[in-house]
Amino acid sequence: MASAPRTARDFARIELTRTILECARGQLAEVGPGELSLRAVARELGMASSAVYRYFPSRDHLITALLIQCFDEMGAAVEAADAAVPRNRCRRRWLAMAAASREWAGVNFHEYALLYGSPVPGYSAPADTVVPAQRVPQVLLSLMADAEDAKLELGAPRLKVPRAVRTSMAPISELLGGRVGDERLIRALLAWPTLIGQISLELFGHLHGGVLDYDAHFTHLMERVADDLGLT
Amino acid sequence: MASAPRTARDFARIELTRTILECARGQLAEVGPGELSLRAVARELGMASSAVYRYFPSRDHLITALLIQCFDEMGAAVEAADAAVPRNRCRRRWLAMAAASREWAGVNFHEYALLYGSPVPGYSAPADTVVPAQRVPQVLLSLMADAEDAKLELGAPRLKVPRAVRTSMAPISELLGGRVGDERLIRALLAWPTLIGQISLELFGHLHGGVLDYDAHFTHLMERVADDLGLT
DNA sequence: TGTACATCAGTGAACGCGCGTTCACTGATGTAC
DNA sequence: TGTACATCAGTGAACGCGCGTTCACTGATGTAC
Repeated sequence: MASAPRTARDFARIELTRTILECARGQLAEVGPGELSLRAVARELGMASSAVYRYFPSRDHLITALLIQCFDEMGAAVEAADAAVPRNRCRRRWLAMAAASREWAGVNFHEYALLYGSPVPGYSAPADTVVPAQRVPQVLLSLMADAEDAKLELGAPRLKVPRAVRTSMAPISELLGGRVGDERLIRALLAWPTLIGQISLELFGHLHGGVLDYDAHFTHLMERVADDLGLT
Repeated sequence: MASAPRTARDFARIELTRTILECARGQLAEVGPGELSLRAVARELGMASSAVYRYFPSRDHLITALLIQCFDEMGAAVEAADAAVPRNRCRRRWLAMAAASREWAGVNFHEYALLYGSPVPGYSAPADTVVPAQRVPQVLLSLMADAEDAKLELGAPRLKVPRAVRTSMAPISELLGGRVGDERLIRALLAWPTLIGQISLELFGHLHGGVLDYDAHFTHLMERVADDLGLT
């Protein structure tokens, strides 16, 4: 955000920047991230395509803004679902955040593809996207920290976490201030791809013909994961 | 496959069809599936772009052929890894097929994106791709059937598989001739998105900065899944 | 409060590119007598 | 075995489209005196 909008110009600039972003976002309702076009946005807004360059210096900057917005939006949706459940009901919180993730992805198909699908051709995400991207997994991690504090029991593992794996996930462990034990942490890092993988398989058509009732199937899988996470 | 190549023309046609496909496949080494271009293939082969239409009636048909080829190639790689382990060593078979999946995906990035990433814009896969697409998951299912035959113990589940979920996965159950119990089957259907999700998260950059040693992390996660699958 | 100058939003034309697909055509390969 | 005709591979030009980005420009908005 720039400094406070004092003049009408500043105000208009902020407003139009938002409008352009909204319009680009609207295009994602119809077209994948790779097909997103500056000219189409300008066309829909009734302005010259060159005018967009006053607001975004290139298509890549527009995509970056979209990425951030979508990560934030999905993050907010998942955080809200999590927050709607009492803090000590960890199992229900997990089920809620999983369902909210899938829900958001289903409603915002291309946006989900932008976030978790194949990378956009010719585009490489800058560092600005890192923090918003962490919001959804952060919900899971916070939940696991609460489960740790509540001393929820994890099933005794057959395997200990080897040293190499522990040091490998040190950045995440530190993010949590070391409050979550390795055993619980590795379980979270297992649940995360299960959730995203299941959503992707479903949305990208890989369950077609194999699974009939997507809702029931997803819900049950997440219950299983809840068990594996030691959530009660 | 058409009937046996009797004339030189037939022979040349089969040969060139293969060459075009190979060349398109070669493009995937540099460019994502969405950017795949008929003209670029023709250019690289030194022929007029219109000539390609003698072999593939449209770009979509080319993509379909690529999809099938890639599914088959990945399927073959995973089957080979599985077959290289003694049949009764189910745990090692799972670890081998998981590693082979990730290996293939890492070496064939864009191909993996074609198979398991976002759908190609404007393209919708025809029924021909269904059977090749089943090869990889089929390896997992066969392995589970063997585990069932060997009466490998599954940890006692907290939850039974509800009726709705059982009937929902009936097509898969029937595919196995009902040889695999619900409890084991749902575990397989949980392992599958975990595997694909983990590969996607890693390749599409979502573990960046969080996990340091991708190899060690992946291997350990798959060991955990092996435990959950009741494989010893 | 009014004027002179600087800043900036938006225009419209243009550059240079690539794409999928069609079509009339030529020349080589195959087939039937 | 040789000839007449049919089939088909491959060409090159064209159609119609869309894209990202640049640039000289106009006119409106803001600022300093």
